[in-house]
Amino acid sequence: MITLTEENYIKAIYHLSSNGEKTVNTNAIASAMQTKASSVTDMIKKLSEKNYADYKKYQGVTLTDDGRRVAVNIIRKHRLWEVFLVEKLNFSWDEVHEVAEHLEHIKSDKLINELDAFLEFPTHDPHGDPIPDKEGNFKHIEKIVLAKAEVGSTYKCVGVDDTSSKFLKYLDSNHIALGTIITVKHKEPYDNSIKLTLENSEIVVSQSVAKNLYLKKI
Amino acid sequence: MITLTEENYIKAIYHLSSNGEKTVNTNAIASAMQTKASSVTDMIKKLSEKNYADYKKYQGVTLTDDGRRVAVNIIRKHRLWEVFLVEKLNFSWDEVHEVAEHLEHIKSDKLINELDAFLEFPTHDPHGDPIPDKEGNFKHIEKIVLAKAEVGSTYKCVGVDDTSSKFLKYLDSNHIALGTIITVKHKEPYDNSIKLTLENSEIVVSQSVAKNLYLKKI
DNA sequence: AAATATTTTTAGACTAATCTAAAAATGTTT
DNA sequence: AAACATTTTTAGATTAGTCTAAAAATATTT
Ligand SMILES: [Mn+2]
Ligand SMILES: [Mn+2]
Ligand SMILES: [Mn+2]
Ligand SMILES: [Mn+2]
Repeated sequence: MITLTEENYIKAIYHLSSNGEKTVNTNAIASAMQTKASSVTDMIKKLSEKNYADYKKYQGVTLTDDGRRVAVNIIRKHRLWEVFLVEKLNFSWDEVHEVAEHLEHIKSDKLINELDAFLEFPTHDPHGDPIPDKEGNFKHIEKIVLAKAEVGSTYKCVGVDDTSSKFLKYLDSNHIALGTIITVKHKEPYDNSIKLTLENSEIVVSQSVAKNLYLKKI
Repeated sequence: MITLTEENYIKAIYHLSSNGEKTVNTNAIASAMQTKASSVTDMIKKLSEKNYADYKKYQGVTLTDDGRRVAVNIIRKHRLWEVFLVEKLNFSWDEVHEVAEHLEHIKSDKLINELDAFLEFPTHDPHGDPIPDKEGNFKHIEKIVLAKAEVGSTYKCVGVDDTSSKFLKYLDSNHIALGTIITVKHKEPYDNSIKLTLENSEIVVSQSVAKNLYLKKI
């Protein structure tokens, strides 16, 4: 049996390791989980005993195949529920994360596979992130961050890094959504702010915005 | 903050007290919750401290208005999720209970009220039980148990007491569902079994079946 | 290569929920 | 009303997850 807390740690480790590739530090997990390093040490020992993670003292932690499997399944559930909330229950993309954080822990294969079918097998969640299929496969989306986009090129908005309500509402109020076409007009060397044009408007965004918006060249 | 476990105890007490009317014994709760009496004592002390229950040592426990409010809200969520699972995700009525047992604890008013609207404000769950509205109001359904039905009368099946998969599958295999029209033909004094006719068939059901099927005279 | 700083682990304590075993209260028989 | 039976509570442990403070290991400066 895997507990809700274990699932959350595994998911955090997965994300911090760029999909299970790199090793992750205790402090990084602690700050992601909003807990203390000592709690993390205890938990990664437990995950290691249960074979969800490989761990050598002071050397950080990596997920095992089992751990990655668990992580991808939770991410699948999280993102499918997000789609459900937006598509069927009139949630906006800045409201779904918190609720999905809980729904992702409901354990029923039938539930999640029927939900997948009911939603007609969506491939991306409301923030542009790919949804793993039943077998855990998903395509890594091709994208670059706005901060590194070329001046003069035109892009489509395909995702966000920060999924906080604050950031998503900022995008809403500036009429930036998934699918929005963006042309990069100017990059200000002084503060790395970026001037860009949307369908009908021209706006300037700060560096912190530019670091959290993903684009695809078109 | 109310914990998942507290919610489950409150719900159990509510059901055992016939919707919060009667006082409930420690042992009754223990057996309903599949736990030990000593654990129940600890929990009802806590519920009492938190003002969800009134409790005097050795005298059993009753829910406060707050406790009843919590109970009704969880029941509302449980039953709405059951409707969702049956209506939208192809669950059968014997599969929903276990999953709903978990979904009922997800805390989001928007989620449950939007779900209610999405399902078009259902008034009854897949087992015939009434669904409280946003304010916690629901009509107590008029029903009698088959065991006490009159020989010669015709009824409509409106609910079940036992919602176990075993019992519901038994009903399925005998073509008894909510809405099925039933005429009571004979009551056998020897073992209290009952002979009844359905649309196209005549069957005999045992006393334990008859005690778990609710009917409404038509 | 010492000294210093940072990161990580350990030790010990706390809370929620559970258990077993024993004690106390209540209920039922005779 | 005493004896016996049942129910309920208490006392003391256990497990999961967390915390603080101190110790140990590793990393960075000088
Ligand atoms: Mn979560
Ligand atoms: Mn998302
Ligand atoms: Mn429950
Ligand atoms: Mn039900």
